[in-house]
Amino acid sequence: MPRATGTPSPRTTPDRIPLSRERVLRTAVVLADRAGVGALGMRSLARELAVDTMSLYHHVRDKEDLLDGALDLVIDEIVLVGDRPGWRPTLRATILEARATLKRHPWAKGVIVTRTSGTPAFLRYMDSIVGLLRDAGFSLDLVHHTIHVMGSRLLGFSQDLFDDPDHPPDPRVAAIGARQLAMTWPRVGELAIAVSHEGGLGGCDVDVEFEIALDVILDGLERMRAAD
Amino acid sequence: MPRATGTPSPRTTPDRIPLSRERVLRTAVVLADRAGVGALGMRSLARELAVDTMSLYHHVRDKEDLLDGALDLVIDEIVLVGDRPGWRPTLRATILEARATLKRHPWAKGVIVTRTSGTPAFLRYMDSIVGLLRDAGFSLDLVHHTIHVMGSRLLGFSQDLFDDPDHPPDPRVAAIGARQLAMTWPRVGELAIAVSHEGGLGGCDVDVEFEIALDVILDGLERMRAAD
DNA sequence: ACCTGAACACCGTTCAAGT
DNA sequence: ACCTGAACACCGTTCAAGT
Repeated sequence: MPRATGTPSPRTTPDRIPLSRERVLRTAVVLADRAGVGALGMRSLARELAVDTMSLYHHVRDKEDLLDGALDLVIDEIVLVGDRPGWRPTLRATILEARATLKRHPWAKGVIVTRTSGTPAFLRYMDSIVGLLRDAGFSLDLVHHTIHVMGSRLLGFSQDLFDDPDHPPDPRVAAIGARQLAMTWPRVGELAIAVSHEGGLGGCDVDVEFEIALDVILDGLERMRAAD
Repeated sequence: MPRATGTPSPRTTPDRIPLSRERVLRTAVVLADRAGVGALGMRSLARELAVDTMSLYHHVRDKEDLLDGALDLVIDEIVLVGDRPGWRPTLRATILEARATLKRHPWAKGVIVTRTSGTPAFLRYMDSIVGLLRDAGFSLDLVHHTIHVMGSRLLGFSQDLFDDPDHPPDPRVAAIGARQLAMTWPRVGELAIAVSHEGGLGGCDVDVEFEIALDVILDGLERMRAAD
């Protein structure tokens, strides 16, 4: 016995929030946050929402659209800073804001690198950055170079080679691995031993390294701007 | 009627090269080069080799091992340059060598960003780079920073945001898209129009941009070295 | 002892039968 | 007209039956 819309059934069934694209995407983010992007399947997402798998396709074109939409929600979380004096502190703070946001959603980096076109929130983000630089006197040409020099660092992450950002290795296994490495590859091994805390470098703090690299690049931008 | 090993059948069946890990991995590279990493499945690879799917598991632990091995062959193709005067020209030429190699195997970038541990050829490559910098007087600390500043650029590619490196867009559609973009996002749109050739910037040559960014970063390294 | 085909447990998505 | 369950066409991999 179906009822008119807007009149929820008073029976034992709990009030069902109607499915919507917004609810589908928000739940996708929550699911990926909790269990990783590998757990974000159409079937598992539907189970999470307690709906039929096929009902999802009413709000989402396909899996790609689902990932685009979930990622867009994450990028939309980045709060734009606007109260800093000068382009350099503003850009630096914005990028660290983006980094903090992506840290809350560790799966997002991996999704970003598979996307081929910008989502609305990403375009909004880029528009504010381009505007910031243009207002500071950067030429179009220089803004273009800036985007290529920065690359993924604009969104707060660097594409490091062969590391698992979600699961930092146990320092003790890292130290053992570094010593084994040194047997075959003495020079990279020496470095690994140093970085794994035994050599006095005090381990590798990726956040510190990110900021160091960011400042090196910001230095470069300032010089490019002066020479432009 | 099986024959002794080494005595190929003289019948209609063509001489079968016996399956080996090497042959499996080399064929995987060829298949991915031709049809993309999406076409590199256990079943399709077996078909390419004209063997049973399950026979592959005799030479490869699983799919991850297959990807690791195929990628290792690619990285092993990078020829190390050793005849340049000074660390900066040597590093620059090595990185551009790596870029040329990855360009011959467009799928490799996408595989690299999913790997979590270094393959043998990658360690050999890194060992030569660490050695180059150490021999030039870089401290361990500075080499460590260098690796983080460089990131994926060490292997000749930058992680740009939202672009499809394999399929550069048609300039004409790009120009139309840029103009549509400018309606909603004026500042990023202005840049897109300029980059899509209409504004006089002459399009976007990713190879040129890569070298510009590389030189900016190499400048930064030289300054870090001077200050160290 | 070794190889291999069928089968398992998943995917994303189509499609037509059902209400 | 709308929803949805079964089914399709794929995966990577296990496992036991076969030679």
